[in-house]
Amino acid sequence: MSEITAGTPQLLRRVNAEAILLVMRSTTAVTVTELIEATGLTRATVIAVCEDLEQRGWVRELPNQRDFGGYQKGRPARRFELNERAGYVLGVDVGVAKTTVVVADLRGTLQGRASQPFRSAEIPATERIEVIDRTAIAALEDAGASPQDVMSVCVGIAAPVDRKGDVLVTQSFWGKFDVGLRSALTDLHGWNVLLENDANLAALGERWRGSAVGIDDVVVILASERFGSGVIEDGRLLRGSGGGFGEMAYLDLVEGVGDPFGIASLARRWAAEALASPAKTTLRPSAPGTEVEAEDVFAAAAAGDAVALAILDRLSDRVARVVATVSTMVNPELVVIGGGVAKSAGVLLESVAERLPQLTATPPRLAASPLGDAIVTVGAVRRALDHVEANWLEMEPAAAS
Amino acid sequence: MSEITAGTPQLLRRVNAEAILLVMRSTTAVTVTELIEATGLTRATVIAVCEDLEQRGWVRELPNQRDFGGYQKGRPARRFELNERAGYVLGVDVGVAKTTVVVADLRGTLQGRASQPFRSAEIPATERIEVIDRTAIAALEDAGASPQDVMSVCVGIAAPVDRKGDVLVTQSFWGKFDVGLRSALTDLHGWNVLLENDANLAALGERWRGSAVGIDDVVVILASERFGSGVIEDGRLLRGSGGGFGEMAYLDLVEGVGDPFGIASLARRWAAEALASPAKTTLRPSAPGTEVEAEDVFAAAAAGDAVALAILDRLSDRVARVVATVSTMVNPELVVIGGGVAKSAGVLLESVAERLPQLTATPPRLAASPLGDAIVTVGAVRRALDHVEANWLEMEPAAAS
DNA sequence: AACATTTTATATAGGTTCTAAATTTAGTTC
DNA sequence: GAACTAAATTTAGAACCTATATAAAATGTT
Repeated sequence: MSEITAGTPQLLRRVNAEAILLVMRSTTAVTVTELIEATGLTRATVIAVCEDLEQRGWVRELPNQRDFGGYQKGRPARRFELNERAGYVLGVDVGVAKTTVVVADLRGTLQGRASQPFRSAEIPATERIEVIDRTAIAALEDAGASPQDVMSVCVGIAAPVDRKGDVLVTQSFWGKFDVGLRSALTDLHGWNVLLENDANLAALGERWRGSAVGIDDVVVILASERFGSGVIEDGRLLRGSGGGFGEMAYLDLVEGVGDPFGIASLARRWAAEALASPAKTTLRPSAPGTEVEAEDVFAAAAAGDAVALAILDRLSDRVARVVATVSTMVNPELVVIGGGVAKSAGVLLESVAERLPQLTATPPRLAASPLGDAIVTVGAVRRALDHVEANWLEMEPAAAS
Repeated sequence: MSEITAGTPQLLRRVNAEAILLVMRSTTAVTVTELIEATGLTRATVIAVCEDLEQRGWVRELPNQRDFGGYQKGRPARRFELNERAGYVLGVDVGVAKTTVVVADLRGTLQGRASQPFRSAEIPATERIEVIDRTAIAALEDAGASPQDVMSVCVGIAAPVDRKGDVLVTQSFWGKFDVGLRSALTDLHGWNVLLENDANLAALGERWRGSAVGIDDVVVILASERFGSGVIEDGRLLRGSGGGFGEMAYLDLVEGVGDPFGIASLARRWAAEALASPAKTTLRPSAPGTEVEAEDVFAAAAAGDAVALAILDRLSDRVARVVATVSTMVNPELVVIGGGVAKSAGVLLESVAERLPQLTATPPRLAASPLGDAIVTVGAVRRALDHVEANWLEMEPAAAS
């Protein structure tokens, strides 16, 4: 059936080392005494583990400085700290038009970033891979890190990805492309590459550094051009058998299967329809020659424009039905709306929240994502860090610079 | 943040004992050599653990019998076996009209059962609890077990239950009743009582002994009088923040919020409507004076009756939309239809399966539950056993009889 | 400057648990 | 009874932990 894990004495050291790394991950310098309190281990054990980890490169000892904030009595404590430069992770966002790569250290602090557009949406896979690779190298240079220092890479794409990292939709162009990307990056640099759905990464990102910190049951909906969601239940990301958990393309509430139908798309379309026939409205594109965007609609609605308010009403209804469907089935504590429109969608969310109690027995709290465009890369970094932290002791830290 | 678990040397023994119990749980008598292969431990260790477990009462050693199937060379092996009578678990199904209690040993083998009707649907909570308690005692007598031998009790009810075992819907009569039941059974017999949603238990049951064995991503829909589902993802039961994961009462596809609307209810209603106006049909109640039931509709449809076929068509459409919605969002490998109608619903399922590809990008396999009315109690037994197995070494085995 | 106080570090002894290798045991086979 | 074989037992050794005693490094006091 499942794996049986038997324990040798070395397992103990492993467990304890991981416990100590876990504490260090979320604090700055800690004294041995603090570690004793946090883990329940003996002083002798803690010191042994710390020195072990120091020798391996994961941890460094600080010189005794007791001159922070008042004096203390007694023998000065030894202080240890996670060596956040023991390795780096890459978070990659592959969009249709461009790709963004960020570099973070083991604390998740951003160390570098780079972004490059694709020449067009239909370039061949090899070129696309090449652009991504160049962007990654540029981001590493920006961070002052070298490719050997990369311990894990997570790539977010707009397609379902199953637990093994394979892409579900084989008929789409993603199928070939992504397998190619994974093996290309592995072959070129020896990197460990994790492929993930973008909405799933958005969920991880929100729970790490967004509006869902500390919340174990949350749904994050990427709502700009199309609706896609990432679901976290009891702190775990859900994927489903083929990576399709949280998809909503075929839901009954959708008109025109497969069409783009997110908030931004709908606002654009409905605004164009409204302006096609003459009407008394202040609604117009923010820049001449462009289309009316969702932000323009929100702004006009806030100013009391009737046409904009009507569009806002339709949007609220649509979004409320999406949120209600997912809330009924998934019963999250919080639903976060993410994607490009999120920053200006405050008015929309209020109106959506009002409608929810009629549409579901379990209305969740609602929030807009504060992460903006970085939502996918932040989640990708978190996912890559998760992988490193799950395999701390199997990995080799980078050579000290 | 989360719990830090540090390891003392005793942890090892614990881990290894659990590994060995896990092997024994799913086999009959095993030799030490087999355990060595299964766990990777040394002979000395395995023997030490087995003797430890034997002394605690979890395991018994068998007399050397090598006369099963041909002879073997060498010194006869010692053989150990899980003591399945080290304790019992209770699986309880509390319905509106009656309650059923089954008793199982630690292997999950049924040892006894009892069922009793409630006097009416609106009896006071205390009477309801009393009936359940009497049924439990009767089931234990049937099994030849005593209340002290019960290691865990799981109770299935038709209401959402959160992870702590609290009931979500406080306004319904369940709220007061269930808290009462838990504490009553604990106070009376010292039992550990786990409350669970019935559809969730159905999911556990199907994955254990139904049509979802070995499948890690499955949705089980209880579909008779109303739709409710239990969702298992990557082998874990999902609950959501308030226990409402898998609810579908408010989904758009429902007419008449809160009304009963499962397959049985709909078939009954639509058949009555069809018979109200004169029509050429063979459809009639199987017993005089009763209503036309879903089984009658299925039977008439199989015989080619046009009215029945029309009802079947409407039912298929309804069920297909329910299955499609859940499949789009949850992407299971398999969807199981359970509840009273399941056994006769073969025709229905075929017709539903045909419609799915148009309604979702990720159509799952479909199956009917083979568990019949036992679906909830089977799941309840599984849930209770899970609890025992998760806490094996903290519990005291029952005194040998 | 000597000494107490406080906190931490180190050393030593003791216990649990595992592995590994040598030895013994309990059967079958001839 | 001797040879054979697979398993059990014994013995030595190692990793890891705890607990306790002792030493060290600072501050403060007399």
